[in-house]
Amino acid sequence: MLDPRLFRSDLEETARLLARRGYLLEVERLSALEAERKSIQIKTQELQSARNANAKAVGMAKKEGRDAADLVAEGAALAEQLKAAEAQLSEVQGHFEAIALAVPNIPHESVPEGRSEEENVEVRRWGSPQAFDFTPRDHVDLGAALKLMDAETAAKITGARFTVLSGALARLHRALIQFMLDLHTGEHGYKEMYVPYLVNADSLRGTGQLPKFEADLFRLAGEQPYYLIPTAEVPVTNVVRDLILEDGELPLKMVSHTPCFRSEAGSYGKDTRGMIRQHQFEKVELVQIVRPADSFAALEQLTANAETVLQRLELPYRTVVLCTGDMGFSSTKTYDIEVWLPGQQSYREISSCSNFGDFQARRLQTRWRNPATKKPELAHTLNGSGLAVGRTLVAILENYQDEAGRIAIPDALQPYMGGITSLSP
RNA sequence: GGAGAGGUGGCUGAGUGGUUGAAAGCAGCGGUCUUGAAAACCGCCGGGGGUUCGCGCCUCCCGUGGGUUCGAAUCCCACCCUCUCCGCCA
Repeated sequence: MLDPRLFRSDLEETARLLARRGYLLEVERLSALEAERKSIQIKTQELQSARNANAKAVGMAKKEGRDAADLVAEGAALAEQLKAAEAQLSEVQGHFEAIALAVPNIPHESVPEGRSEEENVEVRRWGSPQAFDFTPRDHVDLGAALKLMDAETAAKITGARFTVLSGALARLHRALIQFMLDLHTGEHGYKEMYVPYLVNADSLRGTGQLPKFEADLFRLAGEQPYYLIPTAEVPVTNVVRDLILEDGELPLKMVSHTPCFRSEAGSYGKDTRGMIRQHQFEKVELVQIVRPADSFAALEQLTANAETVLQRLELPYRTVVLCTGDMGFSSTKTYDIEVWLPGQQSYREISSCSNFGDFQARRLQTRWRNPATKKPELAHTLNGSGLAVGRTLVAILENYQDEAGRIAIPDALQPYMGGITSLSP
């Protein structure tokens, strides 16, 4: 959520900044609501003040044994007016809030303007796609040849967009998780977190998935209105909801491995083949809570932390900065890391690293005590995948294949593979 | 699932209808004293919102949401959470 003050004192400028990302702010509606809000709020507070004074007067009169009937009658009249004013106020505030909650974050000035994915800007490239002297196969063919990846069985057990992995491939998948966690905790200074995979609506509202993106989530049908997490961002970032952190606690860097569940509504026909887009996948997530002045430097660091995973695995990738039109709802700036997939002859997203500024923190009420002012101020939050495990597995299969369909195990993963150095059909 | 207890400021903990946003203690901050420190003493010390150039003034917040009342931390209802005991269980 943006600072509501922006809608009051800086409405035109805010609308202009949001227009960069193609969002049309309801300027007239907001300024009309604001005018209404102001007069109703002042009136309401005056009535509250009168009520309080009257109640005190009644109390004193009774204590002194005087007749308070007139005062009580006056109070009753005030109470009636107040009730009406409060109802009006909460209606206006409700409208205001409903609009405010649906407004996306303002892109940072360094974000290139653009309408779609095509206008994202590549900022760097690491490694170079290997030249195969045969036609490289995609992970579906490779997995099937190995007999270690099975979508049909998953479809029988559950339905479309699930996978069963078995044997050494399942182990490789687990090895990736261990490797990533060890790297981020051991070398990058993140604290490992184990968190709930079911969350309440407040948490989803805090990180911005609700109210706007309910359709992307799986909701439990039981008594408790719980949701399956779409990313560890939700539980991990909500660790600091409603907290005022001391300066010394920042930056707070957390890493967590969780499964992620996404309904993928609206993606029909997209990536239906293979493990690229599933309803359930594993992810290692990096989250940082930082001082406001540090957040853009932290974004560079966090992105580099995610890239290190690919470098250690020796997987070629490129990093792009998302243009204003392709950024997520809550983000001020996002880097996507895209890994090379020989089977598709293209770079595919494997991590998305974002700085949310104070946008999530405002919803979460996550603050830090600024030592300079001694006052609580909103912290800044960031997160990024480090990395999406399923897609990393796909990248290894496709990049480490040979003509016989054998998959070499990257050196960095061998300590986790119990002596297995390759997977063979 | 059954039975009970409880949710008050950073923490401990008073407060059961009336000038209570809330005693007291601890912690924290500033000061006096001291060569320095400790102790002692004095003062300050929650958060959100509105308004104002600012000092300030007003308002809301005692788990959450409703209700009763001139007036609610205090009474009533619903919900949430925590703890204890029993049962079941990875």
